[in-house]
Amino acid sequence: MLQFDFEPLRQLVHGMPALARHIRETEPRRDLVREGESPRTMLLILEGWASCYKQQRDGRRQITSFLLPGDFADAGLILGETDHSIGAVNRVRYAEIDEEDLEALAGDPYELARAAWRHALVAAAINREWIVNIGRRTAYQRIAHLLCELVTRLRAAGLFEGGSCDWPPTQDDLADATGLTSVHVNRTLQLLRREGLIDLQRRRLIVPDLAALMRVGLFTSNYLHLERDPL
Amino acid sequence: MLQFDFEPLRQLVHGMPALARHIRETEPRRDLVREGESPRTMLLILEGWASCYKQQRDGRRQITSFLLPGDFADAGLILGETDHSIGAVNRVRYAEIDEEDLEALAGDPYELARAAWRHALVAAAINREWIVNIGRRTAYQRIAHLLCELVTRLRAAGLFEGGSCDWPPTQDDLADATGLTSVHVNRTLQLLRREGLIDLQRRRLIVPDLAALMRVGLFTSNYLHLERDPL
DNA sequence: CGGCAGATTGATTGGGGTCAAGGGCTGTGG
DNA sequence: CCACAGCCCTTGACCCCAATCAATCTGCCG
Repeated sequence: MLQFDFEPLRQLVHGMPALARHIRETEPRRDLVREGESPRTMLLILEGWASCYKQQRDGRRQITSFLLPGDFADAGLILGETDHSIGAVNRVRYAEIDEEDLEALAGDPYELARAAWRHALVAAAINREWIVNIGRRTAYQRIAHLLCELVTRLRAAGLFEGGSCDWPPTQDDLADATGLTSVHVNRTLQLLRREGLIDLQRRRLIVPDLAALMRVGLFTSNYLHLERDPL
Repeated sequence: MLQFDFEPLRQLVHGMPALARHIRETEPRRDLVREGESPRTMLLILEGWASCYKQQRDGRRQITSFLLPGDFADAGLILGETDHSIGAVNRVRYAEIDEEDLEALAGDPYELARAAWRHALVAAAINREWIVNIGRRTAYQRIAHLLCELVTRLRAAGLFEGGSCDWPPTQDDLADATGLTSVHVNRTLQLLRREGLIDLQRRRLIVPDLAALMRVGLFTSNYLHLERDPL
């Protein structure tokens, strides 16, 4: 999210020595931020996928969003203590940027607040769509919808080309993102394969007919609030 | 949400003739905003409950959040075209405030952006908790959790006192908010009654032991990011 | 006294969960 | 270059929570 508002910033990160100091890298499955911490920073994902998730006392995990390359994530910058964790799906390279640097990047405090306001609204819009997805759609639609969202966002970031993209998440990840079990995700993916809607193997996803997948998942991209509709 | 940042604003609304012009009132079940519109305003709920919801082509409705008296809601102010509707649960009195007036209320554009940034982050945090609620909890826990959230927010607004509050939503509303059917909501509420956790009748909710209900719903208030924990 | 929205109940069904046992890559170390 | 380990995917059998369908009941209002 915020790929567009922050696009110029992302370019800057690489060229700014002050920021380069805060670039980190984590192994797959490691946490970037843990619930209850207060990093007072924002994270910018440079490479790899991460997920925002909550884990309950009973162990059940729910992913609330995925972070893709180019995405920003608020790690308690304004609210302090985070109410969720951020975990690496695969190997992740990211920048940890404090408010001062964000202001410098955005131009001034007002521009930062303004961009961050917009960013937070888009994140909330995506959350809303997930609530609908989990609350009111069948497993088949749910997974199709999730794939559509991720593919659409990847494409906007230039990471889905020629109908295919890297696909780091495991079936367990997809289960935790859709409120299903991994067993059922497995069966549902097979169904999507059988219907010719996806080809998914070896951490690589191919979508021969995205429009068809969108129809199945009742997907429309309006809630992503992309500047230019990538269609 | 944002009851606290905007608390001084709310006071002002009543005393400001410029804003008083934009105070509206709707019948129960009527929409304040419909998906696809772009009101370029924020709504401040003064009386009654509203709900943000999405309706799919197949008719299935999902509520993504409730708006209680004192709550602000963004109606496309920044993002333009809204991706959801806002409907009145019961009779609602609200103010429709444009950006200029918001800036005047907040002090200046920077303060507004800053407050709105925080507001949007809290709204997103609540959405995340709903994703967990719907995705990973049983009907019994789910409804208990929803009741806890609403009671906690009502209490923060001074609308839950002596262990009880007005309760406008129907069982259909609760079903659409929890991803269940109204039949199952009905049965689950009866179970909660039988366990002595709630007393709910005639649009009035009594919670004899909120701590117990919170335990059942795996509820913690951290995600609401209330300034002072109302406990 | 209707009429209607919302709540309640019962009977039945089904989508997805649970449990448990394999199967297949892939990286690693001998 | 093979063997093993670990992670992930796959499959089968069975179960159960919640959906569905269909009345019926209740309170409220004109």
